[in-house]
Amino acid sequence: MGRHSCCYKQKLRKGLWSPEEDEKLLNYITKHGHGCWSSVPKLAGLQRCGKSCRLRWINYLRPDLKRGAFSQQEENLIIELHAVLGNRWSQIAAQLPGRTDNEIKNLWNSCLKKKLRQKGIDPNTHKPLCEVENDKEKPLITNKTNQKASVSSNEVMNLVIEPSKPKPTTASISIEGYPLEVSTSSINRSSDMSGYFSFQHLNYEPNMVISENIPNASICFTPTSNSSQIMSDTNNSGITSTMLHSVSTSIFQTPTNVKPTVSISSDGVQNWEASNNNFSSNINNTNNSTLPLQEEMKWCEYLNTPFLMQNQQPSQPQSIYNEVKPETGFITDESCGTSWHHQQNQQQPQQAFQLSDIYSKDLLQRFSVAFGQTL
DNA sequence: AATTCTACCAACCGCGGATTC
DNA sequence: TGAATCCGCGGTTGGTAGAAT
Repeated sequence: MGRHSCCYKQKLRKGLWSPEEDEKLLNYITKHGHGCWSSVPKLAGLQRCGKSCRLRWINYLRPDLKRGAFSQQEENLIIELHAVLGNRWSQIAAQLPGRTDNEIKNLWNSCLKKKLRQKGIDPNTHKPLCEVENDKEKPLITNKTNQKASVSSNEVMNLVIEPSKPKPTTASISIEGYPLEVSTSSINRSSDMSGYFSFQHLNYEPNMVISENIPNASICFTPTSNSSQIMSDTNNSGITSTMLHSVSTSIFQTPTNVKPTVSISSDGVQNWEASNNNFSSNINNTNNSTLPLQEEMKWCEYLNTPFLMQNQQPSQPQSIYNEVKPETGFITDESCGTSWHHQQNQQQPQQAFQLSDIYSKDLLQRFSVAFGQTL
């Protein structure tokens, strides 16, 4: 692999940029565009390497940059995205217009990590700190985002097969007694898609319909009110925009006689369960077989969901992480114990859901389960 | 007032994928 | 086909300002 020849040239300036240098670079790129970065410094009359010019432009001179402090909403979004994407700063930055990856990275390292620790949350795993120590034996299927909130929190939860554990041949997902058995053959997908499947539990009515034979849409729970609706996958995201729109007003409703409990089993062994204000992992799998690490999802598709749409502003900014109760270690939100916040379209008594992120009022409840490529 | 500590942030460095020759 | 180059990314470093001692 070649190296930047400019990196080794002598007599090139390094360090902080002077206003004169900024002006030269800004003028040049404004007039001519950057083109090939390696030729920019020469053409702009700068004693810098192209790499340095590019960095200066991207992180400082670009006209579309948003200056100033991060808002609370931006910070919340970064935390949420980091829980899903990890240190993929460029992908995180792509969801925050006007912010650079470098800026976000600096904010994370200097500020957000500390804030999370103060709230009792491990910034690396996004788990409560008290659980991290006890997490020696990981479950076969884990919540990718480690958001151990209630099942009805509207966070995107990505459940992934632990690479170090044996892959299951079957998986079962049940929502309060409505099981969905999924064999690996039915969820096997093209190799580039890593074989994940996803489902939405939009409400928990008895005649919930499960649609399986949808090209590229995997397995979806559809709301009773639209039970005959068959979704097509127009953008390979697994969910159509039409679908998202049509259910957006009813996703927070559930009959009082249905408890929002989701459990996931593989090969007949329940290993993940989440209910109203609780979460438990029942797996005790000590098999030493290994699986290669896989890409759990196509992130570009994942990021197409409304979860990250910039125009979905929460009505009231609040922390996406609720306080951790020291005695339990679970993330809880006592404000949602018995009453339902969403007043529109409320036609019957509602089972309370836990709201634990700022997007709760706007988002579908979406879960996805990721399986290895080699299913 | 001087020194040390801390937080913040701009910039550098090295790696690796993609592209070009 | 393989080397050279471009480009972008994430980790790290170093400078600076303000707070604390």
